[in-house]
Amino acid sequence: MDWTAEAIERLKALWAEGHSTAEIGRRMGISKNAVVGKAHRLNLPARPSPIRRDAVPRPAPVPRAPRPMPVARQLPPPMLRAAPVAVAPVVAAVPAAPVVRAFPAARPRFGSRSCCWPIGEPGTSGFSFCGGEPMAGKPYCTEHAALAYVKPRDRREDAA
DNA sequence: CCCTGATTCGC
DNA sequence: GCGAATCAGG
Repeated sequence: MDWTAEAIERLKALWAEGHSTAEIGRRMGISKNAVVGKAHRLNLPARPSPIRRDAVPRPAPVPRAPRPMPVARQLPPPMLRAAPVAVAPVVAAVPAAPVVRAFPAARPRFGSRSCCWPIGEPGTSGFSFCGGEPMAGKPYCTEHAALAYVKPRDRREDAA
């Protein structure tokens, strides 16, 4: 794949529109791996991934309490040994339809780590990303995060 | 099995 | 840098 500026532009646009990597690949005539690979390298905002490879520390050794003898009084309360259920703070991130385009939208530069809320019509020359300072741990600035993180609904076919 | 996206690693 | 292979969850 020859990643011309145009190709990258298209990738960003389709990515911002919320298409799946496979769909983007189909539209661009490349594999989804190429898409996700490039997107990754471009530091495009990661989509809610179905998997998590990190922070999967084995469910605690749960050291069998070496209960020596069936002496009831010596056994510790079961709840003290129960493996705690790790509750992941999962936030269903659903990019809302970017029909709003009335903000100032300072767009210094897209790339490193800046607000990736799409500004303008994807594919057109004026299209860009907000570029504002993102909230901690989020791909959007405070204003756009408010728009982006909405009720978990159908996230397909919702782009303008 | 289908889908999804992320990471790895030889090229 | 690239992306197929692989992984991993739904």
